[in-house]
Amino acid sequence: MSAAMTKKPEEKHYGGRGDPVRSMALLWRDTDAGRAPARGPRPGLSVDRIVDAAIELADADGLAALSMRRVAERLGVGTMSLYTYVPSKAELIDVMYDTACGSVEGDFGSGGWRVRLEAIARANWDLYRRHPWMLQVMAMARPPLGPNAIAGYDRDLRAVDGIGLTDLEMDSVVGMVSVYVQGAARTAVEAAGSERDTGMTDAEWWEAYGPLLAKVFDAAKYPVAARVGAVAGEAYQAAYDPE
Amino acid sequence: MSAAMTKKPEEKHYGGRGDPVRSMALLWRDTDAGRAPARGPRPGLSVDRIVDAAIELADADGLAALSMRRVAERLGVGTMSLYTYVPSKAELIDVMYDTACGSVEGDFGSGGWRVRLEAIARANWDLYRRHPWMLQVMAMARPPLGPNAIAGYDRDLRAVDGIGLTDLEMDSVVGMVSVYVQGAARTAVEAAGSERDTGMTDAEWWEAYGPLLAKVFDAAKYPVAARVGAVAGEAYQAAYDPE
DNA sequence: AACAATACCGTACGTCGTACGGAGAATCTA
DNA sequence: TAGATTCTCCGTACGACGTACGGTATTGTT
Repeated sequence: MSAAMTKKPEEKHYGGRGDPVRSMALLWRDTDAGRAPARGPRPGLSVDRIVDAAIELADADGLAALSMRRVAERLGVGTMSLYTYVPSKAELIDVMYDTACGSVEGDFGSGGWRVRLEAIARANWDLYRRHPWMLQVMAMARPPLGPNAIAGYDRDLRAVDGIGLTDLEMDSVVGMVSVYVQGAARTAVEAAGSERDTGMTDAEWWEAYGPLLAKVFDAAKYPVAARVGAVAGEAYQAAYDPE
Repeated sequence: MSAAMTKKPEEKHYGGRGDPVRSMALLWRDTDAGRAPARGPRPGLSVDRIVDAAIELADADGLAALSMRRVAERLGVGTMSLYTYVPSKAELIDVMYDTACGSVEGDFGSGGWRVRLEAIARANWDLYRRHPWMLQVMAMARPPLGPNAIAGYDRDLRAVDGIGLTDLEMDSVVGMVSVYVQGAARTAVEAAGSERDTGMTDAEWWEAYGPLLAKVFDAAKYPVAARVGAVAGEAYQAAYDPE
């Protein structure tokens, strides 16, 4: 009861989005600091180094395992030193997201209509495979409008530019592809995650729980589910393919 | 270093999925307990009461704000009492998920092909609106196969049964709709969440950040994004509609 | 009356994000 | 050169979290 809580309760998101104002400042490296050329000791750290370390950690162990302490440890600094560069974990995650967006390379401007869309889809797919934790960050509405996210948006739009779509339609179609790929990526990433966590392949899993399920599951009550589920389960031994 | 860690490190999911075996047991209320009619004191709690309380909390404040302590408090019991009925928070969430699935009612068997699919979509949409936290629970691959989830799967399948699709196609089309609706719901839920958190409508938000963005954003560098973004931003003052 | 099984839960441990304030380094001013 | 100023770095501490452990109270069986 000293002197915090000056702001609002500020219900925290599970997905971990930061305060828009502070995130924007960080994303565009708008740490004014323009004046006062530099008085104190030289910084030994930087936002980029922190973000890179955090991304490595999240890539390897998932967002759940990302903690300020672990990031600091990896950088060989005290935990609280991070807060000199980053206002909080939530904003750090926003910057991580934008930075990861920047790792997409190439252009999708050539080829036919269909080919371009597929190129977009595949690029996003690869992005999510490389950084599965991005799927945990809720970033569809009011995305963190960092430089890389905008560059990506522009890249995607250019791919469908000059096809004869209105601006609004262009936005829609890019959004559609994005949503769809995200769904597919989510399934795949979850499957991979389950496999890592349980140490069982999908096939082994269904094999193990088929009997257990049969014990409690009244096939007569849900004939359609039983029939289709069996067929689908059998068919999905094969790897999942986007599209 | 006493005597835990007998299992494996068991990397925890952000989305909070539980141990399949224990989740299954809970979902089907397979707490054998069949023998030993009842020796101790009468249970004053039940899995259902716990799950209901947890769902209410998650509905109101989101998954991030769901804690065992708060659930217990709401039920007027000690925190650790919950663990008599539920092995851990992760499994509790699995059961919450299945229970929420059970709140969908109605059948989609009438009307044309198109109408049925839309009914499915709209039902899922409503479900996510009522329980936004479900989007946080990763449940696409290896879903928690509880009674309600299976019933829902069966209901959806029946809606597309007898249209002339193979079993595999039926599974695919149901999955497609599901993924798509989830994407749409995610966007809408995030938007609503942002609005609640920041106290700004989407329109206000764009209005506030347009200038700030203009300061750092070089429109010349991304002409397409600038143009389309402006148009799309303007158009989206209207409410979002699924489909 | 003695015993066994069960529900309840207080305490404690290790984790987390981060507020606070102090130590020391680099630069600017006098 | 001396002092003031403005930084970086970070040790400590607080209140949350999930949950392991073991104790106590309550019920049934014998």
